[in-house]
Amino acid sequence: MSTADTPSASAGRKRADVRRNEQKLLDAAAAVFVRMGIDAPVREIAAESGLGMGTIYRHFPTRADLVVAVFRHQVDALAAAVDAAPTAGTPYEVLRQWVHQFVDFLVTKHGLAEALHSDQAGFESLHNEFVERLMPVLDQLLKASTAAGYTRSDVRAYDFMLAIGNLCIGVENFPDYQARRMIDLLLAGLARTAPASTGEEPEQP
Amino acid sequence: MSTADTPSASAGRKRADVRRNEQKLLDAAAAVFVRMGIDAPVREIAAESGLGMGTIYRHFPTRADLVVAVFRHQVDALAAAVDAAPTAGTPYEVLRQWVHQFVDFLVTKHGLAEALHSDQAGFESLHNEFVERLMPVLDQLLKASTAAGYTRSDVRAYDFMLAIGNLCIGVENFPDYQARRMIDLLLAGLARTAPASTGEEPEQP
Amino acid sequence: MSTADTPSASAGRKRADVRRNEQKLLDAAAAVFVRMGIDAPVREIAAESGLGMGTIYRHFPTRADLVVAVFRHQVDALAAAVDAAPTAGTPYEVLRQWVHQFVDFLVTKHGLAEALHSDQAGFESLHNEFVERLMPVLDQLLKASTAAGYTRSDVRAYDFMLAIGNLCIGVENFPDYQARRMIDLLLAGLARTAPASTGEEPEQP
Amino acid sequence: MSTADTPSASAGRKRADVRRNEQKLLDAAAAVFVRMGIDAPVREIAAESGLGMGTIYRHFPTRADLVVAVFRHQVDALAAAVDAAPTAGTPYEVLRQWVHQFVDFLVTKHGLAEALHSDQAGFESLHNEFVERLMPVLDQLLKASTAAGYTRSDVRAYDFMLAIGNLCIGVENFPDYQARRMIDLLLAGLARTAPASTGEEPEQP
DNA sequence: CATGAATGAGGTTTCATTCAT
DNA sequence: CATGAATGAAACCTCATTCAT
Repeated sequence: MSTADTPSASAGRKRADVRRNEQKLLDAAAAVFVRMGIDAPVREIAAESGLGMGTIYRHFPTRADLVVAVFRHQVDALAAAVDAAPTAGTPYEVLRQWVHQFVDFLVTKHGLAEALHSDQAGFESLHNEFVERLMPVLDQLLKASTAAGYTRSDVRAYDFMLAIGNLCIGVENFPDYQARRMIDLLLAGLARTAPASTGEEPEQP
Repeated sequence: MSTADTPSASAGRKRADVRRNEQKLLDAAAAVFVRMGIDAPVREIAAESGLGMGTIYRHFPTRADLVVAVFRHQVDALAAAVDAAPTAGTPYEVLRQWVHQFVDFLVTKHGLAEALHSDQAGFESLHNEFVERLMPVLDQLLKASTAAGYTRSDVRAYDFMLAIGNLCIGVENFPDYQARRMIDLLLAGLARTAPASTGEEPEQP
Repeated sequence: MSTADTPSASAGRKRADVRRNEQKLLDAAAAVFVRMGIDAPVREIAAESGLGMGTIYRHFPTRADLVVAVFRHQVDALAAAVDAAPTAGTPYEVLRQWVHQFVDFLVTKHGLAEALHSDQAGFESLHNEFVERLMPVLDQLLKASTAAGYTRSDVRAYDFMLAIGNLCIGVENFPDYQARRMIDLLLAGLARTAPASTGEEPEQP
Repeated sequence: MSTADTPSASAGRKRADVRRNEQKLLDAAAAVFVRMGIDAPVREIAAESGLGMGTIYRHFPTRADLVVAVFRHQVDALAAAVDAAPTAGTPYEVLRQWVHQFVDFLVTKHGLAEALHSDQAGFESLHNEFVERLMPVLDQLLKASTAAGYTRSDVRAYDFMLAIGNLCIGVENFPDYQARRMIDLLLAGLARTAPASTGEEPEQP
């Protein structure tokens, strides 16, 4: 109160505070989304963050803004992961590993997979966010694997990405559902039947 | 259909109305669920059906009751379909066909796939309904195909069924998502890689 | 079904049925009023009586009609009780005894005392019923006791009757409340202090 | 009032509004309870107070909370009244006066006496509130009067308090009912019959 | 800028009452 | 006459959102 009141300093200080608040909000929202789903009461997030509700609305005018922000944060990490990963094994193996990282991510942050498909107004942006950030990564992995003859060439990264996300839905609600196995089934379906010999008869029109 | 309609049931006149109303409700609810999801306001369903709200509560005290009823209706049809189908082709082909019927069903009645995974209180019954009615059918198809050497033996009908349901999620909201292809990918993953030559030891019991 | 169908007999039979139904309704209503108060759902009474709701409305178009009927039944019994009682002891003693019978009645049929004071539309008739039937009885007892010099002359039967009723309220809800003692206190206050000697100046204007 | 209103509490401005609103609510609720009983629609109270329904729920989550609050307010005043009163006359006279104040209170805030006996869930607290605050006061008055030889020793403050409350019921609905006289009758019954001569052994400790 | 009290639309549910059977 | 299914008004309560402090 005594030292920080210089007008010149206050601007700088404020900005730092604002940024810290935004981070608090993101963390809190992530936690609450996990607990209560993306429709959690705003007040809950406010309480979790220790901030006021008005502050949430200042930073994220619509709920979609907040959700997108929460997930962008984590999607960024995932997109970056592909580079950080040691290039271990064949391109197909690299693809497998990334897919499982993706699954880890979806499964850990529970409720996220479901959220990707919400038809609630304004959540296209969430979907878009995901697509824009992760599809290129997945596309590149797919292409590399296909080019090396490991995988079919008729699978679009977009479909594949959504499929992975979808297969993760319900993991918490139905503990007996073993999503990993289905992911592996999908990956198996993706692999070339005979390693670069048969010629890959496309069964699909 | 043939035996139950005997006109002799004169005292059943009222009964007939009641039954018709119940049917109206089921139809209306199905329609509204498609439009607005399973969380649609009860009032909406009342309006759609042309009946009063109280009537809904009389027939289906909880929302889950209504949802289950709506879907049971349709699940029954699907369960029956396996018998009606002409036994065309190999067991694997029969499996494929039934799976695609299942997908037709899920995709047509939109919102249904999502509903299967609702964690809302009381929807376990919906999930159970599905599992109890359809899993046996799918299990039988799977076993037949595996026995004939067409498919892997390490895939549980339960996982497979949920996976199929999951892959159908988002079909309407994201028209560019081609669920069918992913279903086919899953089916491809299910098929034995080399027709009874490579061995492909099932690594899971 | 076979014998009773003669048209001549049906009219006579009906009337008997109607009367029996009315009695069923009164009994059922009394029971339900005890259980759930006079605001109990109509359906509850229908269920208790084994009759349909429509039948209730036919016999007692408004709720007040039913309530009045239920209590008239029991009030009649109480009014008659004064004659049936053996004239034991002094007029004051007779008065005491009748008051305690009244209390028995109110306390037994629980909810009744409260009902007497309901301001719900149409319940004046209930109150009136009570006043018209019982006040004359009480008045007569009071006058007899006063004439014999046992009790004060400045107490109106109307007030006294309502007071007794009031003192019985809450007996079930608050089991520690000993209504009888307060009734006795009231009766003590009613008695002439010194047996026809002191004069007991009335403090009231 | 003198110390808490210091203008220095600039941050407390909001606090003042909140407190004022709470007061508005209490006043409005008191008024509505009088008009429509303690089961009055929440919306009615909201309208009366000029505030929103949500505000009521914020301040008083359950209906019982509101009712208790409304009456606590007034009970406090009554409990305090015993000290404020000039010690006029004999202990019995003081008792009489307080009882009549109590009656004034009950009669004025109409509906209150009835409310004390509601068996609705959660209204024990209302009853308790009354008992805890007022019974000690009444007990002290009774004991003083008894010690001075004016009144019987076998009357429990609890019963007496409920009796007074009960006798006030119906004052508005039945304007011909003169509760005051019955209160006086009860007080007369409480007084020792002959001033310390007859003996009248107290049969209860 | 941050706060959180206030708002009130909108969902759910209950029941008195009507009326077709 | 009896029945009880249908109706829908009315009450409850919960949040998303605004805005005075």
